[in-house]
Amino acid sequence: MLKISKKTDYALMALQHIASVQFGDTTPGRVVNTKEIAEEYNIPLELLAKVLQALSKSGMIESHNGPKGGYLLARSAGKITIAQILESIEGPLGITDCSHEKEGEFCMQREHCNIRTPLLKVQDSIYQLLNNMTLQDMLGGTPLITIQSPTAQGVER
Amino acid sequence: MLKISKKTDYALMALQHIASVQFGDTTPGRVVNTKEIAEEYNIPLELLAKVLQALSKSGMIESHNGPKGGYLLARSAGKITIAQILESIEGPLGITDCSHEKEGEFCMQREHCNIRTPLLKVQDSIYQLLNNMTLQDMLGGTPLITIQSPTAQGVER
DNA sequence: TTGATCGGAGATCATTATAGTCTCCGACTG
DNA sequence: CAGTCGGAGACTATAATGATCTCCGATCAA
Repeated sequence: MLKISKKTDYALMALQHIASVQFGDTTPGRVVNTKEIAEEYNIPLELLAKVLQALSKSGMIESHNGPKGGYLLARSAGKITIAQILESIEGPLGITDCSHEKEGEFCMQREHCNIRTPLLKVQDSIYQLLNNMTLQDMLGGTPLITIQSPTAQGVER
Repeated sequence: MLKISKKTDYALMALQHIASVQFGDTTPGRVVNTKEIAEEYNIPLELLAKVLQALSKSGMIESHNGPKGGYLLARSAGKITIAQILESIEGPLGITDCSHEKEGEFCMQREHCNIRTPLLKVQDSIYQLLNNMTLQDMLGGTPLITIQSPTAQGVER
């Protein structure tokens, strides 16, 4: 069902938190440590630690060791896209197994596969979608959204 | 990494096959049985059987029992969207756990969750993407996909 | 300089989702 | 009425995920 992992959820929450602290009015520029985020959002501390380490490795946030250490955004929230966050945690986006097939790898269906090309197009569209939305877009409070129920929506167009 | 399941892959291949047989030039209107598809695309027979049964249950294809039995599209390929196929196999589309939360279910982060609304927005965009592409689009060659960015376009329409 | 506080990293375990298999049933056609 | 088809359930194996534990090195401040 195209679900993103809990780890990615945590990454998004953490980054949102870090960004709002960093650019907020109260304590701008403050570093945020793992424990603070874990407690605020009820995230298992050590799991969140791994997530933040991954984000740090991918250059999205900067880490500072020692007492009073923690994390800072490495670049502005507007330059961190959802796609980048997702890929930092889960690896390259691919809706199908053959999306990133290396030479020598073949799926059993490849020979007569009739859906590869259209699926890659779908994937590309999803990627563009995620790459056009940034962390900045997630900051601005509560956007009013009408949630569309997939089942409630008809077929006719 | 937002991957769709093998079963969904199989569903797409099977439907594509059924559709092209049904609307093809050689034997239009012919029913297609499970074995034929399984052999053509190297899909485990019994797994494919389950997939086709699911598609049948959801009213996407019609089944015909007995010798010379098999499957037929229940409606035109243009009225079968990728989203519908996906949901027939994997259940309601939801990129996050809380997408279809029932009363009484709560995630540990819900209380202070800061990403729920934007994520639902992303989900809605992906849904629209998948619901705007039909089986028909997968038949010809190059499907026309309208890319909708959540930030650029928003949900309100 | 030393101890408490922080992140970095690896191994490990439990749980769940997925992929695939096996068996039996009932419907239909010729 | 026999062989061919789909329908349905239980079942197993494997992989992905979520979570935990342990130890390490860096840093800062008393």
